[in-house]
Amino acid sequence: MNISDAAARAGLPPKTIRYYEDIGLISPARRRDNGYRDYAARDVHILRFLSRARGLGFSVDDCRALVALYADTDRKSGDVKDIALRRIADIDEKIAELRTMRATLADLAERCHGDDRPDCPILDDFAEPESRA
Amino acid sequence: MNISDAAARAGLPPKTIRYYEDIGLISPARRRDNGYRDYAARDVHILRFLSRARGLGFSVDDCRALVALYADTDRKSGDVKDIALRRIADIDEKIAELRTMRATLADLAERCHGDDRPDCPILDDFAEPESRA
DNA sequence: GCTTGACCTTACAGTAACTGGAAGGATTAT
DNA sequence: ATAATCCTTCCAGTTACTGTAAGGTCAAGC
Repeated sequence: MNISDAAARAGLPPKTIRYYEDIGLISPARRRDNGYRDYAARDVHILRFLSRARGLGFSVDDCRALVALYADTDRKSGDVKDIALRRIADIDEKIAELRTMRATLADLAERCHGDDRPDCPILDDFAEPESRA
Repeated sequence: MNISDAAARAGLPPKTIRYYEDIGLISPARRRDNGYRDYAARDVHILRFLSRARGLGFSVDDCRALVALYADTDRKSGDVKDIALRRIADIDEKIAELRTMRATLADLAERCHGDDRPDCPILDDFAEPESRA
């Protein structure tokens, strides 16, 4: 099957598939006589795997490791779990950071009239941040 | 004052200050006879402003607008508030996305033994995602 | 006066993970 | 036959820096 069929089935743009091939995340596709890439069901399967993992926010490097573990029938599930737990920790960190930003901004926005007058607690804060957690 | 003093006071790396100058986010610094950039208190003030705004996650383009509004004594505080509210909406979207990922991963991780055996619900899910919210 | 180390300068490359676009060949539909 | 749609490769652009190299400047110590 052509790349755009594979792409549609995997839920990835064709460009992304070529990119994954370029960086060695997937092995080079078989080629037809006309030079077109040709994908089989198992290729699409791996692409879906990658689409899912990337969709859960794993880095391409994590995906490399995950694909390798997927292919290794002697893997230890602990190795997979470690990667997942690290990802969860990353997410928690990011959420905490975003929540802090949000709280600060919500506070400032609430104190800003938001009308045609120039006085603005938001800009005042940016200019001289008052100590705030 | 030299760039690294200004950087220390603004809470930004010197490289970032030069970069901001390169992209026109700040106006080119005055130069001393030896070619070194020379910063005054008001320059540091703007740099601190930018450091704060970037720390709250505003894009460099938003910062451009915010600095312009800061400089414009005829600004409407509503324009500032609009930018802040858009940023809050972005944050909310991102948090929601991260929470969805986290829930999925936490569920999978919990169901994974995480030992030396190869069977792993995480990889199983990546291979054939079961429908899940 | 000289050296050493810490600063400063510019310019270019690299990061993450794609995405867009150009130039050109292949296939399919009309 | 031709037009539309696919495919190919390659290069550039995105965000916001960060690293590194090559070289000039300055302040301190001997």
